[in-house]
Amino acid sequence: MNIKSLRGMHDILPTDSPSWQQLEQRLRDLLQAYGYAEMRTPLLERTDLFCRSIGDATDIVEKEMYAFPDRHGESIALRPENTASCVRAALQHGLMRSGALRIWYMGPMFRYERPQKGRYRQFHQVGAEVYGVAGPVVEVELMLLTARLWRALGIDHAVRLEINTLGTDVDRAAYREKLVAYFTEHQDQLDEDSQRRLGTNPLRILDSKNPDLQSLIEAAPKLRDNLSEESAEHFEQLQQGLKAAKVEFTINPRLVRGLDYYSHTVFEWVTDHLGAQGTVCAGGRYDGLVTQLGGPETPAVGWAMGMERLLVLLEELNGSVEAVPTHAYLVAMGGEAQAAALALSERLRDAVPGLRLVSNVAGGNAKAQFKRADRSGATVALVVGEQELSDGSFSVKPLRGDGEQQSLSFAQTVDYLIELTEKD
RNA sequence: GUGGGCGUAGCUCAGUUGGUAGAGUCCCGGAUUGUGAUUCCGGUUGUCGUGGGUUCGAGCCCCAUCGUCCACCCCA
Repeated sequence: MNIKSLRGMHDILPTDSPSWQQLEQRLRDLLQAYGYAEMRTPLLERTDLFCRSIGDATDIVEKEMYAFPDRHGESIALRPENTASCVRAALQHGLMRSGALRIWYMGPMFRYERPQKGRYRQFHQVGAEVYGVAGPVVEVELMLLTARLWRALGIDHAVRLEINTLGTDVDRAAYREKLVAYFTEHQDQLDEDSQRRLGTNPLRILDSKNPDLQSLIEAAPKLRDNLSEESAEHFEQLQQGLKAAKVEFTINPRLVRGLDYYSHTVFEWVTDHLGAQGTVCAGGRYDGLVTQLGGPETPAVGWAMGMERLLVLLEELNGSVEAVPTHAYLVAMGGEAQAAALALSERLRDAVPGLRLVSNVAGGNAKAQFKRADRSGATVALVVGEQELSDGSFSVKPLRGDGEQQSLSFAQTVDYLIELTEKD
């Protein structure tokens, strides 16, 4: 085998897909239940879309984007996230002209990073966004939705909600200046990473994991003390809303999101089960993004979830998901029966809605065919041979548990299979 | 981009101070010509990640490289 998949890009194999499909189905059902509609945008966009939205100076744009010139020399990029594309699409098609817009998306994203567990170069995110609604109520709704998801998945005991506020752009700019002044004054105590952040994203210094910096960070000016009245009020109302909705949360003053477009509320659902990749879901308000992309003043808020991280967590806590079992496997003995097998299978599928029936197509003797029937996970084997063909019957053999093989007419077999499929 | 662990059969892994590669599982066939999962018998598993070096001789030692995992960075 010479050709292998690219670094950090993984195949989702048949044995993996049941977990994915189950998670995807639950997400679709849940988002639909809250009135969110699916948006599917192209994987490729103009590179400029991401530079203008995520921020030129962020690592995502600077070092992690799959960007390259197309055949006409225009710079295009594989999407590193989906929020910018959704805003672009909503603007392009005039979707923001009709009040509140609730949308969700799900699909692959691409970032050229060093792979780790729960972090891949092609990875999958699901996200929800609401455009046109200011105020904290819709933020509470988005968090309630995710809280319901954790319960539906049975992992609510393993994740916790952290919230913070970044204030308005003006608040943040003023605070940023104070912070830069403070850390510049103590520059000699900063490590190399934080020295660099001082120029690029000083708020991130607050999030540093370096233990030597903790006391310095502890004593730094707090954003909470630098909020405008409006921002403080917004954050207060959010907390009241969460309490009223009985959503548990903690305030994490160090929680600052890496993307430039956030303002006011930011939040993360974190877990202790994924090592360094502890953030399973993260989001916040980004009221400035729509205008930044050339649209009218429009409030916006949303979250994104890493599907691979969620699946690792689910696997660890709940075990793996088994494939949906096949109901029946058709065993065809002899050339004549083999020739008739597909037509018989079609008649059964016509007569039994929802029937999962696997036909033996690879020939083989009885031993081999029954072995395949067993491996397929089928509940019963339907046997067709010379005898059955001549009188239009099936020999029906249960493969799980007790039960004798019996000879049934076509109509009886249909009834038998209907009963079997209705047990799902 | 930085630092570290690990790469042997499809999968899980063993392989002694350097002497030319094994087990379990899986798959295929038979015992049982129309009956699986159990049992017994037989059979195929391979660029020892890749390339170079040292050596009479390298899965084992050295160098490089790729992949993977962990941490940093960043983020979902």
